[in-house]
Amino acid sequence: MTDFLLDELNEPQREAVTTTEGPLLLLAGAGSGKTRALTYRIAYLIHEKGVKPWHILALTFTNKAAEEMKQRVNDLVGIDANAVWVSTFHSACVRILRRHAELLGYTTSFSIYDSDDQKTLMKQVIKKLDVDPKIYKERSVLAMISSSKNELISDLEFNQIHQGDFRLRKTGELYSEYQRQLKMNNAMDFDDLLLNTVRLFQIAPDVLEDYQERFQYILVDEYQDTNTAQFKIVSMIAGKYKNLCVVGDDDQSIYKFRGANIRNILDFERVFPQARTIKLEQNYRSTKNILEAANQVIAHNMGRKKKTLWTDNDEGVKVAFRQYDSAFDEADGIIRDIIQNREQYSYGKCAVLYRTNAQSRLLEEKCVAYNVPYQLVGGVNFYQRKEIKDLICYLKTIDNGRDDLAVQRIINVPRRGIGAASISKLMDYADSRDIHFFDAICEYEHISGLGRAGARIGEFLTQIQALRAKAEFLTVKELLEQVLEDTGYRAELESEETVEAESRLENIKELINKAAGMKDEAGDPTALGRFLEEVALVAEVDNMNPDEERVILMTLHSAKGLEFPKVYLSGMEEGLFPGMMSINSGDPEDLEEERRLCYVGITRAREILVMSAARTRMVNGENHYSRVSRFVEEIPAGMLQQRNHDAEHRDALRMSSRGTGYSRPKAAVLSTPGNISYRLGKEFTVEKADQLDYSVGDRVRHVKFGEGTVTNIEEGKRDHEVTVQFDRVGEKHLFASFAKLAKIQ
DNA sequence: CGCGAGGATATTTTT
DNA sequence: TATCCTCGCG
Repeated sequence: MTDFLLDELNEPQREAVTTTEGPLLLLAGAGSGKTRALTYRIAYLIHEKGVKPWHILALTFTNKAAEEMKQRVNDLVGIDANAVWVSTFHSACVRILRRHAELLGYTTSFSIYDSDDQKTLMKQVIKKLDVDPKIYKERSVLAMISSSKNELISDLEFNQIHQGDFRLRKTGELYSEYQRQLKMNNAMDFDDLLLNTVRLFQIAPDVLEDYQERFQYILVDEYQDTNTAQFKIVSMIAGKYKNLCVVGDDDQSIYKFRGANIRNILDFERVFPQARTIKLEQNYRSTKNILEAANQVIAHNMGRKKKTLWTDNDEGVKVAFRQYDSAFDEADGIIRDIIQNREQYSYGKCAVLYRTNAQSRLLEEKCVAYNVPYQLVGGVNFYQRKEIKDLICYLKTIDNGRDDLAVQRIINVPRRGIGAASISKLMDYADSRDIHFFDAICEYEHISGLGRAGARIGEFLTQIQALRAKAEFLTVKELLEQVLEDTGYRAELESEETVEAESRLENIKELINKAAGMKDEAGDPTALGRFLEEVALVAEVDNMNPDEERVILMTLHSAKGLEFPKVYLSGMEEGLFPGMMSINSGDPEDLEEERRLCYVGITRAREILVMSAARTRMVNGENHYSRVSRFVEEIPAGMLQQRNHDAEHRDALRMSSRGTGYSRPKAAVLSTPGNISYRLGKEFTVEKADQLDYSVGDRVRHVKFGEGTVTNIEEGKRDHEVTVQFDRVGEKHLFASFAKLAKIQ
């Protein structure tokens, strides 16, 4: 078994797998098979070294990475693998903290505040301390607190360090008050999870020792993204056995803005003098052309670990660069290019990457216009969506009333006539007595000046109590549905009848599905807590299904760790990428980080890489002219296949936007119903189709609504009216030419 | 209390 | 250009 495993590895990978004892730094370039090395290492530890699975801890950054690793370890090792702790830093910390929360003055059921909660709380703190919100914006104060926590600087230390500076002293006060409030709410923010774990280990050496014994072998993925706190946690646990293997690529460190400390990787050998370093330099992913372009760009950074990526793969085709007149043309060009080449590179093989989320809009519009199935990754987090948070806060409130923010959030959602004035009366009352907001609600009859709202508060209280009673014999899913009914939340959305409300209901359905996935007995008292826990730490639902044939649109940041046969890097413009901020900051490090981001982008591509830029682009409302990104110019011109998309294309577009409409390139005529003729721009004309290529009973797909079954087709004057029962959104009436339904199978 | 008008404000992102 | 937030009015 083991020999068989090792045969699948190249020399340095094998070394990385078999060097099990002592600290090991694995410098793994993009596409060099680092996840493979990590998972094989775990398998090797268990099978060859006889290490018990529960003595192994593997830490990753994202849930997705953790999931993937778990999966791959499972495939490799078998059932034993479940005993291996494979988790994100944050969830590992939660697990540890729950067990020992009392030592830090928290109860075991402490709640976790996400960035929205943090903002809300900070707003309250700023108000309470009566500082000028113009000068102390919650966003920047929180950023400062966060980076302090990441550097393991507590509010006390912060105050000590910044005695001299008035403004920072004030910030320190905000920090302290913020922490006080968190503690009162029995809550930790994301950074606290790390910070408190370190504190726990410091104040309870016996606890630390338990974990040192427990985790004799530690692996850390994406090590270049760890911050100081994370490094501390790892080195504390590894302090005894020192069997610590970290895998990273300094060239792919792109999270400095969020506390990642690149020194963690550059200084690893200093902190662990006995450390061995192994480099994985063979790239299995990209063509020679793509890899060479990446190498050229990243070579412009100073202070890297020496490392040269090479590959045995084919030359491939040259990296393309295209400059368009406007961002509009760029998006159009990219999507049309995808359509034209879809024979060779189907939709699912293409990804369009960009620097800022704002850039996705144009691309999205083009996809819709050309009926190209697409998947937008990122944007607003599922669990950060309003409707989801509302429901979660209901569940939190039902679970226990100890989370003030949660209660405050939902007390007037849906509208119950409890306004800001009443809420702040309740808050004052709670404050003055040092009790929880929810307790204040319970005593609403004793609070003067509530007026009409008093009765409403009473109704709210009754409702929550009724739900609590029901919770005792319901599953989480049933409880959720009960909440939707009893509070009128669903009714309110349904009565809205807007597209937006529609998609909210859809999101809610997804949450219910998630709850249904919990295997809980009706009334299981721990189930609700477990559900909330899961939800607090799981960010994006992993909805990027690689089997589906959709063009992926996402930011460069979220592309890390992924690969695609064909990649478009859009918006290669000075001021956008690299961004204005990094150009003007004066810190050359910032520009280097942007360059690393570019490197990450380039190395996502397996076979085809197309970079593009626009001469003009709308930025913050005004037209902006920009030069081609320096990153493009850092690739020698001879290595690029350049094309200017001015004259010919522009003329073609101009002509087509007059007259009868723009006829799409031949290749772009898809299985769309009818002969749709477009004009560019938002409006387009449609012609009624003679015949539809689907009929009643057929399964069809819609870009926005997903899959469904045709239940009726009616002959209209100008168009066919199609009724479709969609799986996710229910029944819809659509005009055939607009809906652009595609038959499945 | 709710709504609409007008002003300020614009990275990147995970947990 | 959009979106978010605040403020003032009904």
